[in-house]
Amino acid sequence: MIMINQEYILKQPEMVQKALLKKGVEVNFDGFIEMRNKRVELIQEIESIRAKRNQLSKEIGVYKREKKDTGPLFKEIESLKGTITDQEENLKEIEKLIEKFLLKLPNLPDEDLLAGDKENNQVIYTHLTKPEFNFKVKDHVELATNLNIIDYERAAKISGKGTWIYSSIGARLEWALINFFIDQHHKDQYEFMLMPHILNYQSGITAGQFPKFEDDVFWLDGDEKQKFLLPTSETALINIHRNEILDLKDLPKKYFSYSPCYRKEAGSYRSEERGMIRGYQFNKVEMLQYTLPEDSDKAFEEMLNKAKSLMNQLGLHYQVSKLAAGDISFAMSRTFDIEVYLPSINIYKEVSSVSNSRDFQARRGMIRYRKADGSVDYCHTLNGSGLATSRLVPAILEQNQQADGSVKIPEVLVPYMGGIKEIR
RNA sequence: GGAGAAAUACCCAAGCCCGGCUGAAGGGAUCGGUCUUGAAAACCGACAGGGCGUGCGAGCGCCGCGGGGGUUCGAAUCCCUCUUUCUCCGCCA
Repeated sequence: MIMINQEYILKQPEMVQKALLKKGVEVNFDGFIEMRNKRVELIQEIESIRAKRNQLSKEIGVYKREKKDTGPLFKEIESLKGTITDQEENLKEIEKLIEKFLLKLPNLPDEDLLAGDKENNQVIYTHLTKPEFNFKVKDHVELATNLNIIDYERAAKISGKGTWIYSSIGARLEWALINFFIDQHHKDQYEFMLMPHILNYQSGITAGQFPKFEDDVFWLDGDEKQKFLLPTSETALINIHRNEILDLKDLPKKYFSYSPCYRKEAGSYRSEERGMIRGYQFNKVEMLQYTLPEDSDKAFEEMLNKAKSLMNQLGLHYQVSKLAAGDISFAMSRTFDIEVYLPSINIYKEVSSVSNSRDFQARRGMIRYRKADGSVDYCHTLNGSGLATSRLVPAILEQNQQADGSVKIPEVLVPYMGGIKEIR
């Protein structure tokens, strides 16, 4: 299990260092290179001894069959025993260290990205203009509470902070969004997958969540980190083809899934994250593709356009941001966010992240494909929310609110709402 | 949750009791060929992958019979452990 291509580090360490610096990560490869060299040294020593031992063992077999004296052979083999076990221990130790180091290195950002964090994100597209209101706008918490469609208080009683109940029409609205998205993805020939919500540790490694973000998920099984609740269905979808070699003709694989997303999101509440903006559990429909390396840029555009199309159909004002290298998550090379406008706070909030991990996750999960010439190579993997429904409800409530506190349902959702056009 | 059984290559499946000539029989699928006007059938041939090390290279070496560990000069074969699957029982939407 490896992560960023070790070849890069060995052959162009400065390039890798520079790229990681754009993500704000400073690394020194001296120790790594030293370990790599030591590793090769040990392998060569161990393998030559093993070759000798294998050969002698084979001869013992032959001697026994021919009833010859095996004494001298045993004497010779005896001398090999001690050193080999010691060196095997050392090799195992060093390989563990190498892996530990590599697993903590984030993916390299694409070259065209700006360095730096959030402040360097660029808005590259805007859909519609800020909605104007000739009355004082209410925030989604007030709207939803007055309309009796979201119940925060009872959720706190039943579960705790950071949760809510979609009640009645609210549940219907949330579900309408999910169903609308599902139908749209079907139309585009994506395969619908309902994944387990309880995942094992390796799944988190492949996705790139672990080891770095182990504390951001909910663990089951008490103290030992064995099983966790998925923080997004990407984590499950990316593992479907772990340790597999896919047929060329099967690529690209296009999946989508719906799942609740469970996140610890350690940190304090800010006023802009009130209500359903950030909770321990939210709903999301997720798209995920496995592609040929040469096709991943095309797939990225496709998924971004799909996410935009969903937003367009909902008629919401939003923008698309090209994220700066430092704002991109650990496992990704490139991410564009779709951010929906929330009038109450005059802020754009992410409802979709479309990302290309290139071969980063594929390397962690040994997700490969067989080329026409019979050789194997790593796939590229991409994911994108399509979309995060729990953040769309606030946006719909706020952007579509009317003077009397009622809310218009986006037209495309009306059929999914049993004909309801307005919540009042 | 309890009791048993199993995991071998793309698929099926032998080998495991009795460790060494098993880098793993046999069949199917697949690919190439012969035959045929073409196809099918029949026949012939190929078909153990993947990782790692080394070499310009042909190649050579190491590890691979679910994962990990152990015993042994030597393990698919013996021991331990984990995972998964199946059967039966219990519980249950």
